Amino acid sequence: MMEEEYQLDYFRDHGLIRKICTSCANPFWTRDPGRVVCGDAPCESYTFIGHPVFDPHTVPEMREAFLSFFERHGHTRLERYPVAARWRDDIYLTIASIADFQPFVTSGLVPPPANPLTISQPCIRLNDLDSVGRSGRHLTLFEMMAHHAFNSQERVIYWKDETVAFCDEFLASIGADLTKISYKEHPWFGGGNAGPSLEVLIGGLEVATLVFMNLGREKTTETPVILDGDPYYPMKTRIVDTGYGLERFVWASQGSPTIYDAIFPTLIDSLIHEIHLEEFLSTQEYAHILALNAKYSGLVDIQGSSLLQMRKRMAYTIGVSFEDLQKVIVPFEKLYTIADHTRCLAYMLGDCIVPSNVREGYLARLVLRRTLRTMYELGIKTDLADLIEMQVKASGDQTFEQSTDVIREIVHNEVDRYRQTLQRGSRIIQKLASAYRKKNRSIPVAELITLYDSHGISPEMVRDIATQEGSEVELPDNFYSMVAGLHAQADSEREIPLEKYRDQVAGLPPTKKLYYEQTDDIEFDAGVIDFFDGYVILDQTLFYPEGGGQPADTGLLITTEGMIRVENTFQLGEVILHQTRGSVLYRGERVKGKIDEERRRSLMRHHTATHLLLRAAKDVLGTHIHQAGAQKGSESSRLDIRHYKHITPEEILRIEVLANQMVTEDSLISIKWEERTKAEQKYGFELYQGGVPPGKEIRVVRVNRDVEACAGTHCRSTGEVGVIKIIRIEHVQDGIERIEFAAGTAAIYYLQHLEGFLFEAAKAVSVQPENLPTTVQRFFTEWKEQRKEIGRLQKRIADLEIAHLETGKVGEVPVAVKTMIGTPSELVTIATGFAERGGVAVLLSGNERVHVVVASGNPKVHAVAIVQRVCQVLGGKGGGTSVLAQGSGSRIEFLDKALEEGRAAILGELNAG
RNA sequence: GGGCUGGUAGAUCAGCGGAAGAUCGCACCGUUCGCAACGGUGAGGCCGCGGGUUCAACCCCCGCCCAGUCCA
Repeated sequence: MMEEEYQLDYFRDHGLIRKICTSCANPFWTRDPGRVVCGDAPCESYTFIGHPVFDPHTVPEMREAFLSFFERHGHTRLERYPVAARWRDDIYLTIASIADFQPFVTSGLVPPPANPLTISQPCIRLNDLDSVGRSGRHLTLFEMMAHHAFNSQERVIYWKDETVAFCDEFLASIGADLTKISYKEHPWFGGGNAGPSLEVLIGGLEVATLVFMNLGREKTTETPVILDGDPYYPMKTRIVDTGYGLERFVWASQGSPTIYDAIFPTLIDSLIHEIHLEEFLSTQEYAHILALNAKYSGLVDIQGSSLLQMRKRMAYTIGVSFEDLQKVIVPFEKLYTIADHTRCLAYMLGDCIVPSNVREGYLARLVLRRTLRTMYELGIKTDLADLIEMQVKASGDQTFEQSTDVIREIVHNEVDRYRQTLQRGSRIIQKLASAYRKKNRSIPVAELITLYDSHGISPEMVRDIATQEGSEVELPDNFYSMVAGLHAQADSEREIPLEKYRDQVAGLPPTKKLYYEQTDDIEFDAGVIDFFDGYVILDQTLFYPEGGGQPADTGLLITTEGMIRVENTFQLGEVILHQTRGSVLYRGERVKGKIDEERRRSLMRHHTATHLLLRAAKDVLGTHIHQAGAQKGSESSRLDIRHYKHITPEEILRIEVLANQMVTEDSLISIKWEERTKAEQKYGFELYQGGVPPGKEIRVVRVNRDVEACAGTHCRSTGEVGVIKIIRIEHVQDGIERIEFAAGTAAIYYLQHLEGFLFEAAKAVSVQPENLPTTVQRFFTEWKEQRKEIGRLQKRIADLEIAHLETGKVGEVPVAVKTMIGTPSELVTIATGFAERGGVAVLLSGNERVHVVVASGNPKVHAVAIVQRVCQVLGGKGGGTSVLAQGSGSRIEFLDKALEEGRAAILGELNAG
């Protein structure tokens, strides 16, 4: 980045001078001629601790000070966006204030909601998770106070000088001494954009970053700037992207040891009490350690692996033993972690994220479980839901959509579930440990990987428990990368079948989409624009292409020659392709199109019904209900929703009734194109249920109380949907429930189908359908009882049979070789009973196949040997154990010969020994 | 979205091709003034569901359902 970028008139006019940091060699601007270092970590330690650089502010006071300052200076104040980035499909969580305006506002496609604007945006970043609580400054959730100006070629709002002027003025307004501020030059790039940037430093702390985004990766005719090997081109929109860390401002205004002490005073106080850490605070020695640790913690960058080294260096720096430092610091770090994580969770859950094992839900669960682990380690018994509720209250519950009751329920669910996982885990480990102890081996790494990957048990936990059990564990340093290796298999790239035609259609005029204007029509006239490989492109069409979970229309194209079947319809760019088979069309030819009416009407009913069901589910289950996917069909459709527990049968009934009530209200469905930003401000991000559509304008579909951005075809009024019948609820994956349903005539067909089963089943047991449940119940119970009775009878028959089963004796050994009537299992019972009295039995039975059972009560006689010889005669096979063997053969005509063979075999065995 | 692990008695789990087992819990009997403990006896299983292979499947193969878990 070029040096001239930072040569601002403002700096010159206000007496700021450019210097080079003697520590890191980076350039910075300051009013203080004596300053030699840039003021950033690690060049300078925290000097504001104990010596605040701003007038004292609480979090709400500071936020208000900032927002109202910029409001006074011509900015429009915006409400914060949710921490779940629902308007984007490339990130799960809002990571910066500028993320609110990506990608459409920043690209210049959509005008910003206000210009210039100011906002205080809560952001969640989980990449520094290990540093949270330890560094004294890292947070999982922080509020980025910002003012943004979007400069277009037509309209320039302001640029660098004004931005720096605002910064100075704002800092002065909260009591900063401007001579203590330094502006460090810091070229910025990330997320495909770049530009010059200034870091604002005071008291050794970076409190804000002023980014002047003017470069992008999108290729233009202008000369690119090369950054980190990549070319960046000047952008049409130049954006002032500032970020003032709210929590850091509050911290610097209070000069407390850590950022956590500044922003969570109440929560930390109560936790300190709970685990009796006051003694550390009241002892002068410990208080001293804490203060020094805080001061120097800014200097060190924490990486998980080098933590130990860092801590040793820190102990050396502040002149205490490593052990003493650990003893004091560790509990506080954990405390801070809990304070931070619970606020992060308050925002995640408050903004309707549902914990699960996928997407942002997974991140919520990750943070929640981390919090629980830390609480267990510290011995904190307080209900996590209480802590989170405190954070919700502290942040102001009106900022959250989710009700506190639901948040509490979700947390309790998660706590329960985690406890169960841990219990299950320790049982598995104990079993494993004792198994390996018996083998006198240590638990191999392969087992650890399985435990972690499949059961969520950390290797540390395995080591702890296994050690208690007296077993050894091999735990390699690169354990987690070994696990990662397991998942490293690259997912095969999915081929998009139409991609090869993209260039071919690029030059064609966009197809006019009649299906949006003439929603009720089924016939249209059109001219053929192009034809290739069976794909027809028309100047206009009623055929709806596959999209938004709605399948494509099928139908006919009628020419002067005849009729052509349209089997599928796709959209490629702005052109719609009709897939046909077995005919040829010519450019310029006129055709008449006719879509399959019944199919289309059914799809429309199902699509509108999807919106109604989503609304109904939201009413019944809570505001967090959000569509996770949908597939419409003409016979039945599916709606996947995010929810934190299984939907109960009662809830299903209520949702169904509610949806059908909205049908009977027969309200008109309104569809109109609205400007994206305006629609977002008007309806909120609940608009985006089926993904985020591209473009400046979005198609807003209002069905009863449901408002969504949707590209599908819909009925004219809810009444046209007809009856909505939920067919089943499926649990697709953790946190996602699938509602399968039918609408209109399809629902009637389904009910008739269902009734068919009922009548058939009732007929089979000869009862009225309403008696079916009790009858089936009775039959099942009776069946079980009779099965037991049969067992008892078999045993009695066996006893009777055994009494006169003997067909002879070989020496002292009673022998029974005979045919009898009975199932193989009966034969087994009888033969075994005979063998228990020291005898040897060979029993045969059967009509089409001969079953052979041999039981031996004599150690000389091996049952398998006998059964094999007998079965061979019968043309079959068999096997078993030395005392009981079974087999069969198909050659009934050799029955007598088989009996003969059995006798001979026994004789042979007994005489041999 | 991609993996992995598991589903056997009320609970926790063995078994893993040749008649369904253990421990705890439960019921009853004994011991006891009574309880606990102990001894004895017993009840309790569509071995998740549906196909297939086999003389024979809880066990092997395929599909499905359910639960858990890791990664993106």
